[in-house]
Amino acid sequence: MADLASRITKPSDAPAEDAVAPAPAATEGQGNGTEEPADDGVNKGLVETTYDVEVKLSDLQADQDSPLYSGVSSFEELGLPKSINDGLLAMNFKKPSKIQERALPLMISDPPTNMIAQSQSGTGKTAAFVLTVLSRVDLTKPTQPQALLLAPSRELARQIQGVIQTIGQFCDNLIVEAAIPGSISRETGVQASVVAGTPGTVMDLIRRRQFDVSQLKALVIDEADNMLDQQGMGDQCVRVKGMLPKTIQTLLFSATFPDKVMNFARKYAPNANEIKLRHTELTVKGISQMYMDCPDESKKYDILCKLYGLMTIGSSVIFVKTRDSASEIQRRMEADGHKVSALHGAHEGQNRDALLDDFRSGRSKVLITTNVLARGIDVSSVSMVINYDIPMKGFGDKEPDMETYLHRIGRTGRFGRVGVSISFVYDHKSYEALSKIADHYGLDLVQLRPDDWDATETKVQEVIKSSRARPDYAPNALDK
DNA sequence: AAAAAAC
Repeated sequence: MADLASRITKPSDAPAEDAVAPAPAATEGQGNGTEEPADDGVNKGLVETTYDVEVKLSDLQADQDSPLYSGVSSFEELGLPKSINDGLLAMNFKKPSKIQERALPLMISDPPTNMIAQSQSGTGKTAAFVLTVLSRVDLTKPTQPQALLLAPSRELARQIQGVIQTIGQFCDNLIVEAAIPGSISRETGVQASVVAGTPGTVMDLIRRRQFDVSQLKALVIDEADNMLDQQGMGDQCVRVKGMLPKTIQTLLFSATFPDKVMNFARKYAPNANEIKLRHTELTVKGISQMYMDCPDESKKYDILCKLYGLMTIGSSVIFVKTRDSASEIQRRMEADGHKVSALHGAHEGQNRDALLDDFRSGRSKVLITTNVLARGIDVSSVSMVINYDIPMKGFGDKEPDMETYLHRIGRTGRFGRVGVSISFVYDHKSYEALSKIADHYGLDLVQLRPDDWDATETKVQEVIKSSRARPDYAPNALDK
């Protein structure tokens, strides 16, 4: 077994309590019950992250003396309509997150300016673009489409639709529709001012003239690096944009923007303001990242079952490579007496909706899935993410998929909560892939050993049992 | 050799 990269800590190199993630930075002194994070390398309670924000202004808004540049410290300063502020209060959003402080003034100001924004998972990107969209909509034309939001999966499009409806719940006559397969009436077409959808369906609706795009003022691409990069969807996003008004305000959001995609993003959203975080700040500090050293592939399943008790303390997402293995693991686990569900693209849309709704509400607590849920899905109760298969990119499984790793583990640790990720490694290839990921992000991963179950339980429980929401950010209003 | 996304 060759070069296990130095970033992965071997038991001989370090004590069992080795660092999980960089020690969290000091809090801003809210004094409202926020626990001081423990200093033993394991995240407990809440984690306050210090952000290193880089802002590059568009030529159109290049006045650095402008208050737009320095950001706001409260939602009130944005001067949004009362109905929107009431929606924020109802969601328990009391104070803007970092990305919201800096991006919102730039996005809602006139003339509308494009934006490319990169911010960690669970830091409030969705609310940032939702507020912008709501600020642009003329509610006196409730069925005239004015804003379009695109996402890479059915689930994410529905989730965004839900957030818009929740924040906009006091906006009279606000109609939001999801443009996903089966959701728009063939008779009437789109009858909403705000549309959240997936690229294929949106394009289809426009071609059938069931979606009047002539009055669209804002286009949001969520998970933009994924949307613009991939052959299929990148193509579709370009074609959709080609059918929209030329002056549309384009907002691109993601937790990751690899360089080559960033170059394309700048063409897609020209003259954009750019906000991004430094490379080393990319991983979410509240997530204790671990790896399970499995003796061989066949043992992975048994180890997974052993983890079931820990998985159900909160909620857990298990990521596997293929639809078939997701279903197969579900079948076996159920036969072994565990309650789990499996969600992937082979299932009917309605079935997928029901499965995710059950998971959100806590009716189901363990969800086995593919990369379909790697990005964007926000379920606040998720305290554990398992990479049953390490994410790889390309056909030959040659390279680890850095971005997907980050997005997957970002399903936990949302809004300042803590969470655990456990990546399964079992052979040279999987070791090496995870090592590269650890190197790339500068991670210190904690090793878990199947033959020392007590230590595993202790390490995982310590984190999960202390997970709870920050008081000043929104707990997810979509979760029941 | 995969996932996703349209009819």
